[in-house]
Amino acid sequence: MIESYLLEYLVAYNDNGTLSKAADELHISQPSMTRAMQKLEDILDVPLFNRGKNRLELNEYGKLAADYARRILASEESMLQGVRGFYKANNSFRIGSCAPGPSMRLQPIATSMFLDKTISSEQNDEDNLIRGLLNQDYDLVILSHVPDNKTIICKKMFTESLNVALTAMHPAASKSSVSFKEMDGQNFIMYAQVGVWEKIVRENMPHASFFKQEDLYALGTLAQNSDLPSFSTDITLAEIPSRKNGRINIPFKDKTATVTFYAAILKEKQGRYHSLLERL
Amino acid sequence: MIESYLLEYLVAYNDNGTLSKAADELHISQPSMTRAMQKLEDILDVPLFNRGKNRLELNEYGKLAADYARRILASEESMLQGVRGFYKANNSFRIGSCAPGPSMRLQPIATSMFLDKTISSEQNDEDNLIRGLLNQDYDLVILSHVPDNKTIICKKMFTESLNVALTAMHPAASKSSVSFKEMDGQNFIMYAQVGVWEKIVRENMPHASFFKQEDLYALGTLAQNSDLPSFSTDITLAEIPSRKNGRINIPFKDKTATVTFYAAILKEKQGRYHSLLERL
DNA sequence: ATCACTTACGGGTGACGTAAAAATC
DNA sequence: GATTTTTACGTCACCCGTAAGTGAT
Repeated sequence: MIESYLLEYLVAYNDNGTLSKAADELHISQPSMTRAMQKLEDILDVPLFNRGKNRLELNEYGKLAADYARRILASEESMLQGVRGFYKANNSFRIGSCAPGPSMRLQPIATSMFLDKTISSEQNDEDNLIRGLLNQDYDLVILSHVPDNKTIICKKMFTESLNVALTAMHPAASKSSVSFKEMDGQNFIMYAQVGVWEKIVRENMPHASFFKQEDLYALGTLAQNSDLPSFSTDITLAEIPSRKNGRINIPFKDKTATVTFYAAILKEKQGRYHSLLERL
Repeated sequence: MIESYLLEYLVAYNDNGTLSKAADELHISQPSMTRAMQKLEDILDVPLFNRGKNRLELNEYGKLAADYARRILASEESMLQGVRGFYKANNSFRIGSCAPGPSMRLQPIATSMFLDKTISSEQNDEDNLIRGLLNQDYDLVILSHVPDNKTIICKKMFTESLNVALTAMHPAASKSSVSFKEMDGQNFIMYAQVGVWEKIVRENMPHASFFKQEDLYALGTLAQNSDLPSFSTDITLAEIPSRKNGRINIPFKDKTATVTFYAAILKEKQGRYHSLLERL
């Protein structure tokens, strides 16, 4: 029996050329490498190296062994991924979304329908979402368009409409609606993880500046201590009323300020997730 | 990284059904099995078993893991065989022979011609010799016939002739030659490892009995303390004069008492062993 | 002088076996 | 009572890192 760490060390040596460099890569000491290579030769009962006084190189048997080792380690890696992946696929429901709003709506529904599963949700750009869905990294993704792929089926969910969130000080605070055009050129506070919305506001207000905040708490504090306009949507206001931060939320009247979201799953999983799609 | 012994234990458990039986097979204690299986679950971060109070069985993930494990262990085994085999193929010259005489002649020649290699020689029956040659388990085999295979080439070596070895007491001791027919029905002492000769004497003297001795020393002692006839050949007498044991060696006159031996190698190795074949 | 490999030595992790407990058949 | 799994505990193997030595660049 050859323990895996010996194979790992052999491959590292082959990749790095010297024991020292391999030891560095593996975060172990150099003598450990020496010992491991000697042990490997001992187990195989075949000399793997041409040895000079302070020089070491793989001979033909060593190179052959390193090739075998690389393949075996790859098999181990595929075991890890295979078993973990199979487990996750059966015990979690992974949602990927192109915006925060839809996942806020979907997550509680999924939780109530898959009581035995772990529901996870993350944001990603739409290309990665589609790749991830095909790749079985996601069970369901939420997109702002219908992808052109026959192995994917889509269900229209709902629309989400953008507001600008203003303090009473702002000149537009009394309006019942605003347009991108009239808000263009101003400085906005913006949450960093808004998904598709970022592209929409940047395209529609090319002269505006956006101060992106990674941290939601920092965003709230900033919103309460400045008069800079920020954003909200009909969904975020409904789901998290505290997000108002005492501001006045005025809808954009432009058509491009309303996005339609689609839930997409693999066609092969249509049966399994049929009842979920019905509830959207 | 999953160390190989964990995979080995998992496969043993899967094969044996209980931890106790697997532990027996592996010659380890039962608690070691418990720990190893727990560790494996810990590393994979996936439950592999359905656990009852004193009952354990693999779940679907465990079965998948065991399948992976079996394949990985097979890869390791093939690494061991592959590397060792490659080394042996380059550093040894393995002779297989259907009788002891020809290898006595061949071994010193091979030793002198392949000074850098280990010369090994073993006896086997002719079917296994041919299989072993094709299988690269032998570099050269000595047969009593020319095999019908285009990937094998043959060179005629020499003949070996059978004698009966008698004490002066024996009625035939004064003859210059004997026939199988006149010796048939007697009791012979015979060395166990005579290869093709056993079949020859049994076929030609169907009514004789043969007392086979595995140990050469025991054979010699027996020969010196009994009057039972035994065997020798022109080659054994020439190579090991002490084998005479003070007996009178009389050739069989039958044609079937002389065997022609052929050295056979793989055609693809013709170039490498050309000069050796020339010297036979 | 730096780098590369090896040997020597002491330390700590962890795999092991024994023993015992709990539960099932 | 026999079998199976698990936990507890002390032991020991062995893998590791540090230190020191040799030889080459």
